[in-house]
Amino acid sequence: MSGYNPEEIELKWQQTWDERDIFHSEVDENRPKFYCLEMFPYPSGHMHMGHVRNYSIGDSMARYRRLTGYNVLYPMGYDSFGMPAENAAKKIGGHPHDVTWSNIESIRGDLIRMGFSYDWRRELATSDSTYYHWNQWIFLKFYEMGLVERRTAPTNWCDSCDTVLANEQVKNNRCWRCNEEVRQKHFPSWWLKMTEYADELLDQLEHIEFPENVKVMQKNWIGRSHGAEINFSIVGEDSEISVFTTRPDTIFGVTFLTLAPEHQLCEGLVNGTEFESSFKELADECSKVSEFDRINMIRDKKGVFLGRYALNPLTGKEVPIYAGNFVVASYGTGAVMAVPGHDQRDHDFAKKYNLPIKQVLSEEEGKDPKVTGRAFEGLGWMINSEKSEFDGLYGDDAKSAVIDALEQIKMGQGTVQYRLKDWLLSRQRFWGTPIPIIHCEECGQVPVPENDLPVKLPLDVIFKEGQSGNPLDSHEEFVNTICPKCGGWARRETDTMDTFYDSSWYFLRFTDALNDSAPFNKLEADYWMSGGVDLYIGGIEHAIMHLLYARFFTKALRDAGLNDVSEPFSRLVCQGMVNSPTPYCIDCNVEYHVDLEGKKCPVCDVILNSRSAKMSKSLGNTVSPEIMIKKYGADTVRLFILFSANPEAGMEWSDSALEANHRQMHQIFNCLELIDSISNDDGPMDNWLSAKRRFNFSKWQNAMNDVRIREGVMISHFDMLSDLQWAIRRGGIGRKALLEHMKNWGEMLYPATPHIAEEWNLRLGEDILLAESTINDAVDNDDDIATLAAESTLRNLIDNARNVKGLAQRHSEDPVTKLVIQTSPEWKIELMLKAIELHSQDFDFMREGQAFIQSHSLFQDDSIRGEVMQYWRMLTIGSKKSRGRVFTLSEGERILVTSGFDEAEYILGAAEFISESIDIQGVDVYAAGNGEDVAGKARFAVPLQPGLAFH
RNA sequence: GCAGAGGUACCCGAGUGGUCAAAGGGGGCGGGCUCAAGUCCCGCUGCAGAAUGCUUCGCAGGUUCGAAUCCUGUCCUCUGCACCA
Repeated sequence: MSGYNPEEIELKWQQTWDERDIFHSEVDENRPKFYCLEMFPYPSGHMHMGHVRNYSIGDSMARYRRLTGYNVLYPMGYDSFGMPAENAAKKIGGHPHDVTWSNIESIRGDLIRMGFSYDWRRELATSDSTYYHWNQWIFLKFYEMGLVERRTAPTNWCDSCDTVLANEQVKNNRCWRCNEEVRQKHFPSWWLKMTEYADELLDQLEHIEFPENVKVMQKNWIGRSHGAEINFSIVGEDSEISVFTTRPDTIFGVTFLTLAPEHQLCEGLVNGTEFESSFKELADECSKVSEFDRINMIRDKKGVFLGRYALNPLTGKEVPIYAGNFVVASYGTGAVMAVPGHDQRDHDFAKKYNLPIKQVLSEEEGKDPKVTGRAFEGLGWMINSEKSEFDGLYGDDAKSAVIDALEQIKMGQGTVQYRLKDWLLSRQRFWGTPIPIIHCEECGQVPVPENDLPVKLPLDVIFKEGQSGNPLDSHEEFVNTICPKCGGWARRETDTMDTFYDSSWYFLRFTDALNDSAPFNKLEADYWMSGGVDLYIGGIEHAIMHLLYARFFTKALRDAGLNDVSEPFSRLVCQGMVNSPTPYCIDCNVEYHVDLEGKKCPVCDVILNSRSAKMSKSLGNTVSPEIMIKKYGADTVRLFILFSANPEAGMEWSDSALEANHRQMHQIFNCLELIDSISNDDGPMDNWLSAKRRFNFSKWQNAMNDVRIREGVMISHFDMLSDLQWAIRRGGIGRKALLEHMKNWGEMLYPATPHIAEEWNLRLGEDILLAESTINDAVDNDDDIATLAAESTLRNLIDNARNVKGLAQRHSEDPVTKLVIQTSPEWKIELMLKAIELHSQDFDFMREGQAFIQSHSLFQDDSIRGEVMQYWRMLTIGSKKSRGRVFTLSEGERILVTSGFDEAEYILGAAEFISESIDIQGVDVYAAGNGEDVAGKARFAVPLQPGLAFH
């Protein structure tokens, strides 16, 4: 038999699977479906370790589900629109289309080499017009539904990417992709009205299986806050100032109003007054700072009095109106009712400008508020209300009482405010889906007729280094067109769509990827998507952007009548990062490129330490999957990835661990040689091995069902091997038991390391592929528990004996050669049985145990009375640190004791093995009392824990 | 500042009231097989010790007969949100 040659068997089985179309899946109402999906890659060249991890998890689950009888949809595609390809094209003077396709070729090759079991017929690339055709079709659908809007508004502009960004794509005022600072720009742009789905997006979060942190992030992002809009009329004017607040319960504490300097009323209020110049100064200053900095950076709160007063609608009292630099125009109404007693910002402001501070909430019911010099921002009991009916109300009751009162006099109403904004869709770049709209001077915006779709990107565009702007703008053939309505000359829209649009529905397209007359067929989509994608695996970096857009899309498409599902993903698993050792300076808290490994910190000259950091090109701590596969084979890489950590946890790359896993693969493979060398006769360990196999199999299934892949792999790739080795060493097994073990084992090896498993299966003489097999759920035999318990008792005995032997040797002048094992005397077994019986009846040993034992017949025997008492305590009460033995018996141990297990005989049967294991010449076994009490160890002998003596 | 996830032996990592000195892996150490290398096998890896005792799961308290596990406080790490009214 030849040794383990991963490359040979991996390529062979990949070819076999492919030739037989095994992973093609079709709708089948008679089988439960399982839709397993991974976030598809942006094709930037070759596959990296993050991909390998993501897809190894997915593939093992897809294979596992097929094996357990599910109809599995497991597709793959490429998120292939986007700027990197466009930038690369500029660099080399090519076209992004060519750059993209050559990248797709290489990543596809890598995926195939890993043996991922995709239904390749469904492969798609979003930059292909057969895909973006339907982007455009859906856009027009949304347009019809009124979900699309073109409007001019402030947008986030990234200079380096030469385009606008959606709100979700700005992190800390920087572009999510290139980290360049963004600035505000006014632009006519296309928006998708995601806010119409804000409530549903938020409320449905409760019902889907997303990791808690993702839910929290989405919740924060949507940011629904309940509050009130309250109108303050301006003294001497007809107009009102409307403020938004989440704390209407503090209305009686309002001592001034603050407007954002951009607020439209400001100018009118100060115009031609003495306050005009100071206001202008503040407004100028604010206009120079971005909103982000306004919110984040300003520690110094500044304001100017606008010279006018407003009336508190509930008290009728006059409060001064200020403009303040810390109020932003884009949130709420751009105006704030200032309550310095209960808002720290207002408190600071009031102190600076000597404005009154009034406390209207008390921390404790019925008491006066504390004076602390700070604002009390928590919920409290209303006090000092100028209308006494409010005093004493708390929290939500207080808020709604105020809102009710305001609504009655029509000076305000309860409102809901969201942080979520509409989705800014248009991008001023080439490599994306053209927005299918035509601008006609006569007819305005005209949608491209459905029959004229797709609006294709021209291929005859030349990209050059240093070029800026969108080349579509100057592509005459593309731009110039005829208005579909009036037939006159018109211009095409040249903005393209945000690429997140593409990935917002690709999971639906996968259900019917070859459809050329619609985005997808409703029946197919509803079948595969019912209950959502069953397992969606990807990185946490998309927690807000992609996952929120996709959820919005699914709901909008549902309302367009395209599908019945509302939530795209039922269970989301965010795989952890792949880290690797990186030079690190503790003092400077900086990670350095691996070139500096073992060298000194360039800043502080201290020798660099090492710590683990996310694999990244800039640190140079990446590991190439290609090289690893070449060296060890795909199965080893998969095993390493899956065994290093459970999917959600971060994992550390380790060359030595990878090598160790490779050795493990060899060991597993070498077990095949046993088939030829093991005897046909039954072996003494046959029963135990079968019992252990069933036990493992059931644990493995539980782990895999719950995507605890690491635990599953530990059983399938480690425990199964060491159990087999134990059985052989311990006494041997027969061929029949071996083959049973191996067959089941092959099934368990399959999801994580499918190639070796198929080879295994073949060499076992099975004529059906594992890829085409299904397995039954694990079933335990009734006496398995006892079989396993007896053996583990023996294992404990040996471990114990080995330990004690060392100690004994130190106490002995001559080498110890003999082990005497005294098993429990009959009376201790009798007492344990009694204790077990009483325990099952909820007997109270603490209270009644003493009396019980004292009236027991054994207690009347003077010679053992002390020992009986002591043993009974140990059995039923235990020591300070451990509970009574009767409480800690495992199920198996309990069965052994109650079924009259003959311990001495069992140990005697293993005497030779014990001698060999601990390197001793002879073993005597007898029940305490039936022979010499060597070294007085009889008194330690209790059921399942015999006394051991060496001499 | 707020929110979420964490802190377990040399390292990674399981463990969520007693069967826990704490699975499994890596690394290290010892032994076996072998001419050798290892795609091999076995054992040890908190301290002391004839089976027990002691110390130990970030730190300090508390609840309990009993705490890695529950509670309170505290420190640190990571992630997200951030003067959001």
